[in-house]
Amino acid sequence: MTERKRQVLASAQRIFKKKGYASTSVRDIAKALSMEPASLYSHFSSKEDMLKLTCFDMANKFENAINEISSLYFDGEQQLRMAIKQHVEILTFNLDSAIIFLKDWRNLSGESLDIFIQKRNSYEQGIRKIIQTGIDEGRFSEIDVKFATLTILSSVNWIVEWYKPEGNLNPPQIAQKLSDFILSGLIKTTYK
Amino acid sequence: MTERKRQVLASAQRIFKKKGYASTSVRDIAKALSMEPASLYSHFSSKEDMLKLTCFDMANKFENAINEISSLYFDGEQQLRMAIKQHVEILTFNLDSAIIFLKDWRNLSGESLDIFIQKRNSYEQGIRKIIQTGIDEGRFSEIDVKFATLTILSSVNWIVEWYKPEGNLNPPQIAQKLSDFILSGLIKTTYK
DNA sequence: TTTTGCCTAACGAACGTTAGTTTGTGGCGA
DNA sequence: TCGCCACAAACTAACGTTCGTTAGGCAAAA
Repeated sequence: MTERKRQVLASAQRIFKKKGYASTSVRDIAKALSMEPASLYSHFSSKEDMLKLTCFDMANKFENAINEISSLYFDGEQQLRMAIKQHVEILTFNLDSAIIFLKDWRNLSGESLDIFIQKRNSYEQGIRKIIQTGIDEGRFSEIDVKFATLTILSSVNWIVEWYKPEGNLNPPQIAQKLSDFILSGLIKTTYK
Repeated sequence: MTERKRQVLASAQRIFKKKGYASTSVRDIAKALSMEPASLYSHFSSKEDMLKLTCFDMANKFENAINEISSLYFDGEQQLRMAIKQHVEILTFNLDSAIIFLKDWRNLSGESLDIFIQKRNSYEQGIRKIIQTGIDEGRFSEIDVKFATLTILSSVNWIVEWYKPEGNLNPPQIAQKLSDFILSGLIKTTYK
């Protein structure tokens, strides 16, 4: 990917983020770059190509993160804390892409859509496994693993709706707060 | 609103839910009803009119719910449990509309968009007030109220992504689980 | 007879995309 | 150093399609 292509893609992503993929026209994208619509096709084969690159780039980042965590840590609680930390970092460091990844993936078509869903499921499976580890270790209470996974992912993913880089919480702080909040709902206390 | 209009709207909502508002054409909607596209305009003044009705109908449901809760209960914990319960119920009983309400409101334009955002903020403010009540009563720990509100709303709203009416959790059970999960992160235990 | 609900036909605008061409730039042999 | 080429990146022009919407009419119900 050439530097220019990266620039163009970044500009497109900024607009997708603001208006949504489906409501963004190639003319919108071109205008923001002071280009002609046709010129975009020197870099991309289609509008969907931009979406595809964005979604799969993000999916790969998440995939790598969870694979690394499973291989580096063994303790369920530590794994979950790290997973949340990484997840928050990926979202906040790639905010435009993250929003597209979370909201516009439905606009993928055909095979791309299938593969994407598969990757998403596989990541979810990774989180589930971590929680199961915590339960097996006797650290987490015996909750519904699927339910917990979805609740956790939801609270984490939602940060893209309100996170502002110039805000008063930086990504590690967000990860810390979220981890504390989530883990207090999972950890078995001997007092209960 | 006539019965027929309600039918047509429900059909439109089912398609908006599946493909997203922006990616749905009036021809898609008409086809699902075995009508001609133009016939839709006997009931609605525009495509956006359907979106507007959907979003504001949901917004009003939430508004009514939170107003009722604030007037009926005084205890913060009870208020929060009721708010979550009502919220889950509104989402699950109006699943098509709920998804549109949560994901497609950006496609509103002009004044409608402004009013909608205002209503959303007002609801969020209501939840914040409940949490503040819990803190003032000494029941909730002294967390970041704004942060907690967003985290709570996110976990609750995300259920539209996975809830299936035929699934093995019914809405009250979901509300119960979510409340337990969330409150365990909020409640001050004397043991901590 | 008025109203409701749908129809046919068509409008102009916006859509994603293609074909073919021009422009600028960096490398390389003469 | 000059002239030539290769290439990337942009252009102009336009294609066919789909979009939301309107005008006007027709049939059945009230």
